[in-house]
Amino acid sequence: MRADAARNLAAVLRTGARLLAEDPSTSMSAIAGEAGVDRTTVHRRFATREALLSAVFQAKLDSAERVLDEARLVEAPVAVALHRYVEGIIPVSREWPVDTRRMMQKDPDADRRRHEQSARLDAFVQRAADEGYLRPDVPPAWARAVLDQLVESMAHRFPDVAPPQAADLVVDTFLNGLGAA
Amino acid sequence: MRADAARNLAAVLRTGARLLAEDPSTSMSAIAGEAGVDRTTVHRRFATREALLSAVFQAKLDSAERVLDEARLVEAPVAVALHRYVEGIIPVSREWPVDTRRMMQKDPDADRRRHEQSARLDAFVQRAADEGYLRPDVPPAWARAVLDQLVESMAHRFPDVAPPQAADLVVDTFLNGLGAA
DNA sequence: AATTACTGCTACAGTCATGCTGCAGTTAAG
DNA sequence: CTTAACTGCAGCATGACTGTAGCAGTAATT
Repeated sequence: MRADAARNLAAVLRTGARLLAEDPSTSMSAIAGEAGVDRTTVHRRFATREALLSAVFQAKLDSAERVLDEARLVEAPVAVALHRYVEGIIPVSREWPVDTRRMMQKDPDADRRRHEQSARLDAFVQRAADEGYLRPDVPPAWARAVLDQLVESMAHRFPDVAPPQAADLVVDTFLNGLGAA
Repeated sequence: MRADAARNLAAVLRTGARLLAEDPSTSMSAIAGEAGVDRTTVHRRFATREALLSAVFQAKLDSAERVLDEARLVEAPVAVALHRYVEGIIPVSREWPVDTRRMMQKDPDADRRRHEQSARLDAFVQRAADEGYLRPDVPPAWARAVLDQLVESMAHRFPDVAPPQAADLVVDTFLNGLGAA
């Protein structure tokens, strides 16, 4: 692939992720315009709208998978893995803000990958509970949901907090809550 | 208004909220069909699609406002008001699952009301912090975002937990977090 | 029971997004 | 420099959604 074509492709994917996050019904014309290319250029690379969506999803899943690998959720100590995961996943969520849970439903392949990654996190939360890092009286599913939402909130409602500090706050809130002693 | 007309109107609003939450680009035909009425019937009550959206938003805002009033966020003790608010707002969020922050942007009137209600919650969180219920080292804006997200998670990812128990878990997580002592 | 409100159905025009095609011009790469 | 890749532009067909209208039939209200 020629270098300028690769640049355009990346621009379309990133712009698409951004606009589709704001409005999932954004037209391909709007994405193309915002990305600085013609509508037909997008159609050359992605035959259908679905294909474009799939490509955006796969790009996000690729980034997320790298974070999951590097966090060493299975081997590393719970506290270390947790912090590494949060610090890594926040930039991914900011760069690919599309709502995966909602939009991937019609893409079986992406949905399958998403569930695989979700299962890895479920297992990690279970391990954290087993090793005594979580209160035994709260359901793991709730802990998992809270972790997701804390990450999403920090990523999108506080876009200016740098990943390390963001991870500090998320992990601290996750474990200790916000109430005064 | 005739009784059956009122029933249909309510059905359209509730169905609209549900379908629009799943997919914000749901067509009026789909909403009408799911609500059990003809498309033109919906058009008679709501001249444009925007008008239908506005009506759904107002319905949600009405319910939320009632909860805010009854929680007595200004007068009641912080712990009481917090629990009352969470217990009340979860059913509202379940009944009107449309994402307010995202979809009300183009409706100035709804957006204004939403901000007013948001400000009341901001003030309440500030009061909680002032009265020592929250850790002094966390930004109130973060506390506020976490509260919102805990409510949303509980409302939609755990639809089977009854409001009282749901409020218990949300408030407990909010104040104490999920980490073991 | 009579009246009025309300609904379903059919039909039509307008708009917009999608998907495809051909061609001329530009630009990266050898 | 030459070539091949890539792009922008103009155009066209299709389908979906929106919004409006008229009319006959049904059901709530008095």
